[in-house]
Amino acid sequence: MSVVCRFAPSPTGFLHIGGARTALFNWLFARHYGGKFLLRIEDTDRTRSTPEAVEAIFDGLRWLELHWDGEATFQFARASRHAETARKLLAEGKAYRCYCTPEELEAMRAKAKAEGRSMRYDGTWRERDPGEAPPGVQPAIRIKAPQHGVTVIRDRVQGNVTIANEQLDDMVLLRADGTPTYMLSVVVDDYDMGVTHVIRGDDHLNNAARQMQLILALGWPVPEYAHIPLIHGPDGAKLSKRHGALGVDAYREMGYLPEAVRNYLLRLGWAHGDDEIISTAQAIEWFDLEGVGRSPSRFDFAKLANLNGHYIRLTDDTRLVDLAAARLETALAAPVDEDGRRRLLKGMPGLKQRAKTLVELAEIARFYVHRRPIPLDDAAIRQLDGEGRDRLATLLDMLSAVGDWRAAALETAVRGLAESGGVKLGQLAQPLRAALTGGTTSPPIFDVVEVLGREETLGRIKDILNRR
RNA sequence: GUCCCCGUCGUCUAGAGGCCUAGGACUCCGCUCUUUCAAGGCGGCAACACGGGUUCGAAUCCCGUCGGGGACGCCA
Repeated sequence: MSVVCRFAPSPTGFLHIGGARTALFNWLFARHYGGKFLLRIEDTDRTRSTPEAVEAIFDGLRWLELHWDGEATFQFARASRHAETARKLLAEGKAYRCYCTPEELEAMRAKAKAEGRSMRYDGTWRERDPGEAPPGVQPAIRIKAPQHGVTVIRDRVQGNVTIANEQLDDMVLLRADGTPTYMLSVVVDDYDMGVTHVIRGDDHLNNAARQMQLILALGWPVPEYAHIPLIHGPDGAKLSKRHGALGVDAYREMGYLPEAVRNYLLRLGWAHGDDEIISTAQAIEWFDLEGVGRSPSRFDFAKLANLNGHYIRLTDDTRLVDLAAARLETALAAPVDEDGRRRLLKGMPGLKQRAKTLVELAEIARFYVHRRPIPLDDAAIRQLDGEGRDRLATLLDMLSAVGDWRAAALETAVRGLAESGGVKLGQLAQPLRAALTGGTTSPPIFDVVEVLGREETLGRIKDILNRR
């Protein structure tokens, strides 16, 4: 059987990290089985849906490289098809018109709460003669759901979940204004799109039972369900704006690589033995619903950062240069010129193993592209007081005479100078580092000297010596 | 409140009755490498929620308790 999955977000905000994981699992599952991964925008709530949110979802998915097959489906555009389905059920006697007013429903809800029951529509109009309908009231259409027995959800992650039909009421299919509800739309769209596997957050587990009743009433095949646990915040509660339920764009902003985010999200709630670093190709090969756990997991930035550092180290230097340069141009409010890019590329091997995010990468790479004179931080200034400055002067003389401007030769020369002067290498290296990078930490200093080149190196040293 | 789900180191997890003196990863702490900071290598701290069963034997099965989460809309 061929597999058809779908990711169906509602465009009421950004694509948050939980949604991203749901999309990832669907995508992985579809790719693993050589099936389709469809995207459906559930925009039936006209007051809350925005075009910006739709774009944010597209952008987020594209950034994560979770490409969907075909064109995205917009649910609202299919409203007439949904309504038609509801009327079909009405004609078959599997649904009925309900003339209750919002006030009556509110009273029903209050009563149920007072009696300690869960709120369920009491079926007032289920058997009542439509002739008794109050004049001028537009009816909603409700499904005539089974009142006894149980509905069993066969779930690939949760196992068999049994819900007593008494727990479920006659849900509204079509609102009084003729618009379809979510329950109806989802069922009809999944059927029309040929969805075989519904993989979504387990906050929909209860809905699955209701949707099954609808599907059964329609005589359609029930898809395979897989309700995956939600991602929680550090406090254990459902991820919300309160604790940084950020859009995936925020993760991009913070300097995470899409492959790192994918790897991290994959390991949240899914495992393949002790494997931690899993390439996307490997993930496609290994992924299946059996490996999905049933308990909710908490989001941990430290582990994401660790993974991100790993992927940065694996990333091709030229791609890293592009990424870092873009951030530097913003930070320095100036374009990174040819010289700057050349230095970034040459220095990247030393840079990339020192950064956990692209933000850090840009920060530590900054000195390579900053124009003279470069800014000094406090620790660097301390290195360049008195003694340090004197040593720098000695270094300038010696370096001016070096012919072979390569790290190894440079190091030999400086080591020789240290030895003859009776000082430790660090006593020369640190002032030099301060002068060249403006700070006290950097990639190996002789690599820095080589990358900067003779002219720039000597220039930066002179800048320090000439400070008043 | 009602219904549903969950409960292994701080976090993510391995574990499908003996292989568990419970493994890996992140974090943290040492040591090592070293011109700085990293990365790397080595080592350490740290968990089966609790109580009953079942069994020769339970982290694994059953029941209960406690704890956590989710769902209860003419929202999606």
